Amino acid sequence: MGRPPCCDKEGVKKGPWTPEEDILLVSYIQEHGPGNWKAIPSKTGLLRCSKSCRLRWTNYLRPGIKRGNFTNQEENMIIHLQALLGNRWAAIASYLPQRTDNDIKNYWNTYLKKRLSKKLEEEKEGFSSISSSSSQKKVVMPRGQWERRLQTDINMAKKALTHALSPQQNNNNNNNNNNNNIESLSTSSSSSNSNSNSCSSNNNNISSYASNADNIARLLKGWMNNNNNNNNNNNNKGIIGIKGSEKFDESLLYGNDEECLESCSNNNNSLSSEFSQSQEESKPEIGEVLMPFHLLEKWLLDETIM
DNA sequence: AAGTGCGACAACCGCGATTAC
DNA sequence: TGTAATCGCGGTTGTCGCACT
Repeated sequence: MGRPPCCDKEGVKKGPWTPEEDILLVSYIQEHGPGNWKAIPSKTGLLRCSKSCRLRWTNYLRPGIKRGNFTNQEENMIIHLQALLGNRWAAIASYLPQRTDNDIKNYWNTYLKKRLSKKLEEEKEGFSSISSSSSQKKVVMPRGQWERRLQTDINMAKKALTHALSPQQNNNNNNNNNNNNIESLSTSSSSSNSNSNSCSSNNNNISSYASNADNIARLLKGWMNNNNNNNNNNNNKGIIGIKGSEKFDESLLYGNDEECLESCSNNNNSLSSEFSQSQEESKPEIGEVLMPFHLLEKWLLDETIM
């Protein structure tokens, strides 16, 4: 028995969304909140399938999305996380709450991946030229060894973070952080918790909102303010634009080691769960020497990209 | 000015996971 | 408990705009 299509092929509009369609969708979500996507086409009169509506909302219309150029910091985070998590864009996006998984995926596929490949090529060329010249100071490994080291280092990175985020290091702050999650990530809140502080710098960049989403954002502005008061009751539904229950804390990646570990242990287990899956592939062994996070960061940044 | 190539990004498709009944 | 409906994710495609020839 084949899987039925998510929507009728006939009578369903495809292609770019018009501003009118956007307004219809946003108006409905303003009133009813996101969710129940199946009902949206019939309720709104949109000739779109439910999937298309959901995608349009999550990738483009929902408030809190930052558009435009990626900052160096964001870029580095993506590189870090991609190295550690692979192409799990939704998981990566959960640590860049103003970016959508689609956005990150596109950026990776169209820019970062090529840049990394180029860098790799340069390193290989550098090796071949350097190896022919004994006067160079830099010690370069043979090709196979370099690749093996790369794989080893990635595994070490996984293990180090798995260790850092292991359940025994978690304390009882999870609930508090969960409650603060949505608030700290909202565009207008001025919460005093550490998570909101870590996000505040990003919030300054929301002005880069682009194109007709500006208009939609204005429509939503008042609604957002109303909803901010209700967020605690909405748990993790992501109404103001943070999907799922996953959490963001830049100190995970940019703080010093102690801050990082502290932060990791205070977080909910979103990252832990990510790495627990990786852990299955390469479980750390007892007594193994673990690499400090700043060394991983240095390696990833110094030797992969720049 | 027209044609071509390429980058950026919105949107679609198919599959697996989850939820509802 | 089984099945269908729905949702979410990742890979891929299509389209647009810009730069270059």
